[in-house]
Amino acid sequence: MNAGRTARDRARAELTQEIKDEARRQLATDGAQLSLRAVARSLGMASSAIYRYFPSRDDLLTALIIDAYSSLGAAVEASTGDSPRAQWRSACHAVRNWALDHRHEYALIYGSPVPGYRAPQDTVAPAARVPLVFVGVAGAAGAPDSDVPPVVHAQADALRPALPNDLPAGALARVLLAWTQLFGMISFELFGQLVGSADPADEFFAYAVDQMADFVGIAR
Amino acid sequence: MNAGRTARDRARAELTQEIKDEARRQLATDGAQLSLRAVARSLGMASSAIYRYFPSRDDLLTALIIDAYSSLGAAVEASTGDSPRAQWRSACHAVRNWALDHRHEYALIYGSPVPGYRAPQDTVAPAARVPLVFVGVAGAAGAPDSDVPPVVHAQADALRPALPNDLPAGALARVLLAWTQLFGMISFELFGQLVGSADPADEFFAYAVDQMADFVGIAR
DNA sequence: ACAAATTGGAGAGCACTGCTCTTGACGTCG
DNA sequence: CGACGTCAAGAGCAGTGCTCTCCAATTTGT
Repeated sequence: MNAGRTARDRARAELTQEIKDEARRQLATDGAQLSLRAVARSLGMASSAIYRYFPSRDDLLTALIIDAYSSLGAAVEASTGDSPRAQWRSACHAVRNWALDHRHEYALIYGSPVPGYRAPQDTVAPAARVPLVFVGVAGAAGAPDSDVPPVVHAQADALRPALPNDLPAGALARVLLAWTQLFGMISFELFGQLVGSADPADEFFAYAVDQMADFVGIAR
Repeated sequence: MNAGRTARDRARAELTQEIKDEARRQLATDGAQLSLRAVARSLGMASSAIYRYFPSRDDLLTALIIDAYSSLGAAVEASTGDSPRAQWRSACHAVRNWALDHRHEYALIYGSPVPGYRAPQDTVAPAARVPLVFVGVAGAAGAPDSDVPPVVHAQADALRPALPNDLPAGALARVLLAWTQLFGMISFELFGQLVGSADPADEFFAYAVDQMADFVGIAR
């Protein structure tokens, strides 16, 4: 990878990375609004120079989004457990911990799409990594089938070619449900919707994870 | 209410409303970024005049947020059904339909907090209306208790004084879970996270609503 | 009814934003 | 070595939130 041939290429790659790093840093401190000029200022360069590396602010955002998906995906894929049930728990907590450690990046990928919103195709593959882990765990656990409406069944069938296993439609639907549930809970916690109810949420989260494991049918 | 004594008072109330209406309109068309100047321009007044009515952009946003919570709360409270199960379904679909009809307002209240994020106390009461409806339905359905970890049990007990009934801790925890689930699914649908999987989501949503009703223990 | 006090609106201005264009310097390659 | 491609910088445009001052209108107190 470091065989970027010319010195110019290497410098370019490095600066691109530095811009992203600084942008991430500002995202973490100053919140959601990311200013190209502030990034440039902090890097000691003219604001116009940034545009040599990212054609627009949205492109920088998109790059950060893809990186965030990858980072989260890697964290979840790295989670392990002795049993399928333990794997399930581990993966769920990996998502939450990553979210708590990268609040603003989480908001970036799972929050409301801030700008004019366009989901470039480059984001869907990295975005799919996390749910695929859950599909994998459910498959390894032998999650059972269950009744689903015909339309949902058809959607599950259409989805199957992209999956790492042959999860039955009923199980797949429940995994997808659990995934939206997981996301909903983490978002509520991060965005402050459940202050005053289940707050702190650690225990409630663990409880919910177990409930979802039961719901999907991952043996205890 | 229209006894705003002086003509000035009435004019002020009207203009305040007009500003919010125009802001909502721009929110619906131009997306998330709301420009005070654009609102003023569209209303034919100087941008500085807006500040007589809302001290800052964030205050306008907050007003819109409160209105959105109220609008959603009213819509859900107005939903009806013959049986508890039908009420449950009706309430869930009321949330989704409102969200689909007011995408940007939904993003405003349930999306990532865009600015420096401050949740003024005025927002929590209207925000609680929707989950309270679900608690009410679960109570009317006689949702059964279930095992929950001690910490969660304690949180449920602490929450009970604010509730319209004496839902047991196990049922309350499951209702809260279903609420985060509902929110997660609607957000995924609106924010485009499940394009390519369960899309269109109508059937999947109905399926999920039923699953959650079973989970909470609302008789079929 | 008249003067005093309060209020709403307009305009200029500050500091900031994303983005474009031009200019000049540097590195790379034929 | 010369030509080309690349990069950084600066100025500038249009837009933003917000503040301040000034003036007209309305409400209020006497």
